[in-house]
Amino acid sequence: MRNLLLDCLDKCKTMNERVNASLKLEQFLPYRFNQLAERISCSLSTIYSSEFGISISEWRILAMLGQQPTMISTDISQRTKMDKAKVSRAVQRLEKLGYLLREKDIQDHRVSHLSLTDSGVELYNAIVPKALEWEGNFVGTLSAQEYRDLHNLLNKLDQQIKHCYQK
Amino acid sequence: MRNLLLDCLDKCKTMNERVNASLKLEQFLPYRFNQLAERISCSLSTIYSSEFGISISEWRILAMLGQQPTMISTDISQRTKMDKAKVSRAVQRLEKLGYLLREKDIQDHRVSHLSLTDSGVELYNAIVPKALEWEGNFVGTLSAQEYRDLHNLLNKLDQQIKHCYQK
DNA sequence: AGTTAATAGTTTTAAATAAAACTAAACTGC
DNA sequence: GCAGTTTAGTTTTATTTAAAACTATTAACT
Repeated sequence: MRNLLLDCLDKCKTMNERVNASLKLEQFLPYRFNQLAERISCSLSTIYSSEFGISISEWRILAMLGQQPTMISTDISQRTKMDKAKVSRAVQRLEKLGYLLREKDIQDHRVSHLSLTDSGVELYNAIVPKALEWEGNFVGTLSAQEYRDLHNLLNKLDQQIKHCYQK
Repeated sequence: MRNLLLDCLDKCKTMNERVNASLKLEQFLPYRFNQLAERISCSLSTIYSSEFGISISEWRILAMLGQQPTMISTDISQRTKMDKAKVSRAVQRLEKLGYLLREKDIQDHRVSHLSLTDSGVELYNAIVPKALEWEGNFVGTLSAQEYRDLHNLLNKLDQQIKHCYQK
């Protein structure tokens, strides 16, 4: 045990001599955002999946069609930033489960207009309050000011990330 | 065209009658965090991968061993929240690439002590400034106060998510 | 009109991730 | 000291996800 410790301390010494730049992963923003987002997704998705049997992708499409009653796949793909293959599969599943209706456009036979069925709306109405409740609980400890700050910061960072990256 | 529009408006009307709860996906925090984190990861990972040929998992291990010169897989797994299989694979790859050294513990033959090789330290020293530069650019538009607010908010939300979820 | 290019959406293929089973070593408690 | 557990780490299997190829249809150009 003695040897191991000394060995480690020794290594630290030589290490610190060698390392010149320094970065604490736990304070590195990309890491922090990634960790937090992953935990949020994981926590929330248990509601979608275990309680309602749908995935996050499927929920997003549901949420989109809950806001805007008719959309085509391409629009959903752009708005939700999911690639078209993912949207295609999620739409197929929602249709199979009877939550979604697909109607071919009369003029342009490539596109289909998507909308929720009655049972789709029902599902949406069942999930939304749970989702909002989760969110409320999540931000529960923030003051009104902090909550506003948070959204403002996210707006700024969204803006900024666009300069670094577009897809 | 006329028909389609009328049809859509009609659908909206019946829709709004049916939908009672309301949620804007773009303002929903879980969605916002997910989107932002994904874009951050994607933007930054181009540095790791295209410039240095390593993945995000591999970078995390590198970053850990850059801070703390000797660790075992289990500790890395806990600190980075990656599961042990993922750590195992990333460690194997880093070793193969010559960035990492694995030494069996003399007392306990199950564990290996991991550390960076010289070329691992070199790689770390090459990546860190780029990563910090990226982060600096990312938060560039924030004031010092906003930057502090951001970290404080993330601290609070980290705290809060622990109540909703643990893994 | 006819060839080429573009678009919507699906399917196939390949790569990454997560889950579960597994190996080997080390404790635990008679 | 040896059956039963736990722990560290790897490997196998199954699921997801991302990338690329593909089909069908429409638009664009000459």
